Amino acid sequence: MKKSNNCDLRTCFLCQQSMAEWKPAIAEHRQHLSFKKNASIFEAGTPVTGIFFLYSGRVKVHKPWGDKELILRFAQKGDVLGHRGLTSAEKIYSISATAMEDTTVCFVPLPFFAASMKVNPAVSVKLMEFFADELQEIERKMSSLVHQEVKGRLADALLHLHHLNHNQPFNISRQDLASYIGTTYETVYRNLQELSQDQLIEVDGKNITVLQDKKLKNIASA
Amino acid sequence: MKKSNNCDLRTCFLCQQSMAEWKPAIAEHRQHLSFKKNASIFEAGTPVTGIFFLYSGRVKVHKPWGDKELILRFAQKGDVLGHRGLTSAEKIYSISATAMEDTTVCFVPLPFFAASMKVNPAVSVKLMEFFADELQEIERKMSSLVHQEVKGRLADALLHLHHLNHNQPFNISRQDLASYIGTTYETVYRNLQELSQDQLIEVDGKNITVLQDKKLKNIASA
DNA sequence: TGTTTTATATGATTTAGATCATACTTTTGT
DNA sequence: ACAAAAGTATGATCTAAATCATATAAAACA
Repeated sequence: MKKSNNCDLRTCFLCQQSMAEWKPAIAEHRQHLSFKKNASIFEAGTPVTGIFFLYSGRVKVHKPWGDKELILRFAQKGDVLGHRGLTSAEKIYSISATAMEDTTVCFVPLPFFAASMKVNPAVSVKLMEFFADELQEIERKMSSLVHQEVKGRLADALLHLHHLNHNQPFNISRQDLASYIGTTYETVYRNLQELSQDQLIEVDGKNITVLQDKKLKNIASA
Repeated sequence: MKKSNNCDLRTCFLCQQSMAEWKPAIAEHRQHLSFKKNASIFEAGTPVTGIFFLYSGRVKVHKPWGDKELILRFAQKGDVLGHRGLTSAEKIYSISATAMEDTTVCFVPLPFFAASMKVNPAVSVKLMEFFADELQEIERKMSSLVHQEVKGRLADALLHLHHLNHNQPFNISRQDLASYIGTTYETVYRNLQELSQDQLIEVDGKNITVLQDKKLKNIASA
């Protein structure tokens, strides 16, 4: 059992922003959960139960629309999930989170998290900062979605994933890529092929390596 | 001089969430500002100076992209502007705000607002709730932008403006409408014409009246 | 381990909506 | 009050990307 994959009461922002005296309470209330690949962590339309701190694995945060979906962001080690539901009046998730690979999380139930915010004002300040960052990022993404054509959006997405994975090759389905940039998988396939032919990336099955980030950046901001 | 258009120290969330003892300090630091139609309230890329509470007029919050722009939201009486810059590390606006008509605001400088948050934790909690709401709204909008075709997005936007204006006729340029739903003004024009021919709306110059919100809603979620 | 399901590859066809072009009309600045 | 600028109306043309169609490969499952 790898301890490093679990909550050490020091890593998550809840633990970091809480007073030392509150830690035992956290230890008592948090739960370790794990999810298999493709398992749903929470689903849009269902009641909010708490907040999740991601310890290992990758998760997509997405919004269903009929039989399609839009992936809003990819979360990984260190990220927070489900924090959005905590403040909304209705306490119903408006988005879904699904494990893209086997995933472990630390779960903190809603009532206890609410108490933590009351006791430790720094927690809500931190949460606010998360929101502000997410808002900024999503506004950027939305603007790109509207104004760039697919190739630019794809380049953008590839660079983003490249950074998320510390410039290492990464693994993603064309389907997810399509849902992330708001297009179809056929179009993703064609554009990936183009970029690959131009030697900007290397594609090997689901593994993608960014070869020339400079040139990709040019395409992304064209 | 109409007092009702100005800060009465009771309306804005800063005043509402601050302790009574803090009010004199607010009174001392806030400034009343007014902007003419089309005047810029703040601009993307410039340093954050403070937060604005809108007392009269209408404002568009938008993100420039080259020579195009995306309107993220419309703000009116009672709304907050520029709150996003307050928390970001760089303290640079990533979006712009422009008066769509003559507008009056109450302005609170950044340092004083920061102090207000420290003194009154409720202020930061409230700010967090704003962010969460905006995030939810923008995610909804983004999803609609990606998955709906123009007619649906337009119907959506018209309904939104209809509600913002308490079901009264409203006034908006095709250009702004286009920037709001991520299309061109020619396309807006054509679709407005269609909706108008089908008697779902009435268009008289820049004034638009929603006649059949039910049917519009059908189009918007088709 | 074979079978069903899900993802991928790739070409052909269609279409919504962008772009172009041009005339007209309303605002806005001086 | 008038010129310049910005917005609107409307048709013609073009194109990126969606959709359709079908074959294949990979993964899930039972």
